[in-house]
Amino acid sequence: MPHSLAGNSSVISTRIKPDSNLSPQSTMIQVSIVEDDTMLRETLIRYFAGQAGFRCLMAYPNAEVALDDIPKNPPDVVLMDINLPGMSGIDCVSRLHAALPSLKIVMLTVFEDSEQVFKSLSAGAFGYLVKSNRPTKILQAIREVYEGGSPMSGHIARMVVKSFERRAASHSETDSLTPRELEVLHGLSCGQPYKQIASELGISLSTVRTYIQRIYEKLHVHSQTEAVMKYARRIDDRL
Amino acid sequence: MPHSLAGNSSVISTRIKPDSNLSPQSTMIQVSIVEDDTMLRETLIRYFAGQAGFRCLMAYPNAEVALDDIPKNPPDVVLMDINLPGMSGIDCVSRLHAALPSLKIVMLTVFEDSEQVFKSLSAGAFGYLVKSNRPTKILQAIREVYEGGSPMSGHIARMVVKSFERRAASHSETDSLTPRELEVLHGLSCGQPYKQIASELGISLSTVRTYIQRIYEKLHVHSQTEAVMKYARRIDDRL
DNA sequence: CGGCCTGTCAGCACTTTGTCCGACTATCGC
DNA sequence: GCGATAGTCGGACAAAGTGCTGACAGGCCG
Repeated sequence: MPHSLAGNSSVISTRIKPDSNLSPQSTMIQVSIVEDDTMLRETLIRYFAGQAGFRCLMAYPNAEVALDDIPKNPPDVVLMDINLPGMSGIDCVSRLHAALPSLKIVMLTVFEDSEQVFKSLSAGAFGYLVKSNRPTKILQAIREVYEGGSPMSGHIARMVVKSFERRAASHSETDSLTPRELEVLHGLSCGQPYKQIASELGISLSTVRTYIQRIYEKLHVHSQTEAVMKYARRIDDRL
Repeated sequence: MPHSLAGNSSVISTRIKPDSNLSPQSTMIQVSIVEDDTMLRETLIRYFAGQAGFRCLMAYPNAEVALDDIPKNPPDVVLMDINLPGMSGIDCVSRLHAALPSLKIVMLTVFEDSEQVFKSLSAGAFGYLVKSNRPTKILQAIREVYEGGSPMSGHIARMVVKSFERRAASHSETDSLTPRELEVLHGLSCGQPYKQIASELGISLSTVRTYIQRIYEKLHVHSQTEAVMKYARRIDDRL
């Protein structure tokens, strides 16, 4: 057996190989697991033990201990379950990401629910796998995220890509604006008052007002907020 | 040689195998290529010819002919170059997607420029590969998009995922708002004036103003537009 | 050449917002 | 019960934005 339970009372995480010194690990990808299902957790641990190039650093049964210990023992990649007792995997990602922004976290879950997917990615996860993926897929995904990619299961990637699509819709309206009008609208979207927009564009307040009036006509709106909301859908593109 | 140039004067596209009847193609993935580099185009055609399970349906040297012919001969998957003479690959995707929303288009380009990536996905592309990928990767990607996925080269996927991250930032601010304040903010984001929000929530104008004042404090902003822009980042999450 | 579009500017009347006061009620936790 | 928080309301004044109308120069196109 390649692992043993640590007798530590506060951290009830599994310590795999009692920290053999950092000799041949530079070439290995260190992986930590956060998974409440003991069965699956043990299976993963065993699985990694048999894989060259990978090393299972730690395995945690819940978000709380992971949150406490991962900053002390940062792995290269974290495999994170979403449905955990107590704090959810998503909140855990959120906090881990705040503490270690470059930590590569891959979600590993049974659900393909879009809500979860987007929340996970927003929280700072770099990848998202469904558990139905074959073990070899998981290894491949870990290598991929380690090398700067973002592994996602097929449908997940499609959902993510689809979420970009909608923004094309408001094209028809905003692209009838002239460059100058767009500049003004951009200023508005940054919360700048007319005066500031005028000075930044080197034109008079009156001119700004004229543009805004025309923008409202073209966009069929009657207030800054409405115009800016339409515009917001477009500017997201490059963020 | 598995292909021959069609002598057609208007459509200068390459027709591969003069339309042998649709006998064994149900199991095959039909691929069309839009690529101006003759060398690469021919290489791809030859490559597909040698692959079981794939069939190169058509190959077009520019966006215009592709736009004209693809609706008549829709393949399962389109491989689209971005840098084309005349109309760009992105515009081509945009129009193709409008005409055939379910058409699976994969961008194939040398650039990893984020602008291009997001524009492509917004236009309706389902995948995005860089040309440095090995040919076998391309085949795999075609199969992936055909099966409902969204193949992306490593760094591309990471960029896409990263684009979701920012939204986490405004969380901390908007979630300090009370339910009632959120309702008011939502009204604002729809472009409703104070008066209307008041009547819809069944409260007085004064109350609406009080809420808005508090919202501004909590969000550290000083105008509707700024508040609504912060809010916009949040509501996007679930779209 | 004569429109049409874009970019520029201005004034007036009116509405909407933003900011600063203060106040009352209800609920919840210590 | 006291303090904090959320929800409710009102007044007053200043600042900003909106609607409407008119004007002029330059460029592009039929």
